[in-house]
Amino acid sequence: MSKPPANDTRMEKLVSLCKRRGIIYQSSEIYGGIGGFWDYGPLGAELKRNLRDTWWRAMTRERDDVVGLDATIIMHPAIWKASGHVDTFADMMRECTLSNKRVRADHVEPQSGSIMRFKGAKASTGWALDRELTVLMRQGEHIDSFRKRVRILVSQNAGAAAGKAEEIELLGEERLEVTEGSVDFHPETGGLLNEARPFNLMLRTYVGPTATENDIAYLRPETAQAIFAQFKNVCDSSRVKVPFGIGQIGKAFRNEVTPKNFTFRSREFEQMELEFFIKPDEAVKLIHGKVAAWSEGADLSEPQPDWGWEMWHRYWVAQRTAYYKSIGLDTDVLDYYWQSKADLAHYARACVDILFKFPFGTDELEGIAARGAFDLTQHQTHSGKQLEYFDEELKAACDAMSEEQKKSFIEETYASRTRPEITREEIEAQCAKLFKGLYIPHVIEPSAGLDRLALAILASAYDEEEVTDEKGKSETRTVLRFHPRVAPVKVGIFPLLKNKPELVAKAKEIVALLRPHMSVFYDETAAIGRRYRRQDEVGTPFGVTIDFETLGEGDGSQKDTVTLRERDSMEQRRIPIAELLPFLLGKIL
RNA sequence: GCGGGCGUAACUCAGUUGGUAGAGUGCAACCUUGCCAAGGUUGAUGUCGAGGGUUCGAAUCCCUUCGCCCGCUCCA
Repeated sequence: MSKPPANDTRMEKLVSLCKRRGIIYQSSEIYGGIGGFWDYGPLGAELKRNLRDTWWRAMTRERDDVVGLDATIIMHPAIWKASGHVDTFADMMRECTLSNKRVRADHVEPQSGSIMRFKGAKASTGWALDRELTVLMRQGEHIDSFRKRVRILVSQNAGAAAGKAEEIELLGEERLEVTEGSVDFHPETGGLLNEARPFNLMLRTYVGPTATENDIAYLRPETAQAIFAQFKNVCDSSRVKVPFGIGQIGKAFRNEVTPKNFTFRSREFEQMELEFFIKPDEAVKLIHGKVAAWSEGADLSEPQPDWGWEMWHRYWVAQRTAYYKSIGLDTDVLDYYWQSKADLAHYARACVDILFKFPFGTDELEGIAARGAFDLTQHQTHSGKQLEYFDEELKAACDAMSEEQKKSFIEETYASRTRPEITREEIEAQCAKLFKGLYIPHVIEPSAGLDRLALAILASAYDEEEVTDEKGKSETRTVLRFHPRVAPVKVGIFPLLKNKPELVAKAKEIVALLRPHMSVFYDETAAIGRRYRRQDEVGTPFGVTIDFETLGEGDGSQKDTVTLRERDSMEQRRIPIAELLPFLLGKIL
């Protein structure tokens, strides 16, 4: 009976609903808006807060091995040098005028060939390009295959409007000159490159009043680095023991080239990140003699002392999946993408993306990476501060080992090294540290986007249902089927009629009863049916109606009971006022 | 960043060759002993995305710009 709208209109309807009902607005709308920034309205703010709370509760409060952190958005710029963000994004980039592909200005190989120019292009579809194209025909390239290549590039860039590549006509071909060793053309496409300009996805600002080069600071592009930067302080001040985690929720900023898909890719967004620090596999091996190997069907319910990074990584994937289920996102709307070895950044051992089936496509909600010791090592090197962790358990285990055993451990470690370039000396130094109980913890990083989660919750909750009344008239009911735990408003309270003071007074009594425990919405306007539907549209899971029986009219048997109406089934039943609070708390906690 | 489409009330959208700004829904008020967008009466709401130009006159034509959507590109 439920018939969700087709995906292509679903997103538009959701965006309309979000604006109409005060869930999400465009930022700065009265000034024409600003691309890539979105505001949460009254109901959206509640929804987001609920989601934030579920994460914080599941990841920190309900665990004894994770603590929280709330760090600043602007940090010492050296942090971003250590993390690699400054170097990666401060490059001078040049863009190909033919394909719009971007290359690093200092990475263009010199090329030779003939410089060709076209006055423009047109297609049988009516599409036309009224812009000069300058392209390098490489030495030895046949003129016809060159033309074909240009047509394909033009068609790719034009998108659907230009139709098929073979139907594109290149206009006013001209051969200009022969060049040798030119660095002005894109190495793959041969298109002319525009002028080099800096390209950095980090948003910049200045700290201090002078605003000079020396005062440049960045708005953090991820929250994770603050956790690494404060790792030592947390260790020194909160009696944590590896394995343990530090969780943080906060804003991050990226100067995205193309913000799109509503709030999915925004320039300002909120992340919920956990850095979970574990013993390196070598330390686990020294303590327990072995590292538990992961296999299909392994028991991931309770962390075990002999887990290495792989078990921990799988464990967190399972934990996060359970979390999503607890707020109403089950496996039917989720998907997983395990990055292949080739996709992985050089420091990462494994990374899995948890994806959600958005109306615009299946896309990332959370990444869970096994990052090794990369980040802390970087910060140790750049800051010059020791970030090694002293593990008493490891020290005790090593102290009990004979010199022979230690020697053979070094041999084993060297033989099983993952990167061949590591020297025996490096391995020996590493092992010497381990024997003293010292190591840099490895990291499992579940990193989720709060705004993406809010969007996923909205998208999965959105439903349209055909309902037929007694007169046989059918109508569409729009309903957000939020899990009660995350719903912005938990219960609507309605006096059946507003012109009867006794009903209104009783309804307000119930509001006062419930309000300390949950968000309630009182509504006395319009017909009762309309009030129910209004609440359906914003996902309020329960409605309570106060009528004359509540006041003891009729035979008095229903005194102090109310009608409880359930959003999804639209079913109604009588419930004593005294049972209302326990019932609702049971649903929303 | 490039190409295409779009921008009119809170939402969805109409608006003819340039001639006083429209509908539906929603919203607000009142009536109703009654429970699934019920019925009735009444009412409010527009920088026609913004700026400039052409014109006696612009939502409509032209230029610029901002925003949204799609494709390409990018995505630590």
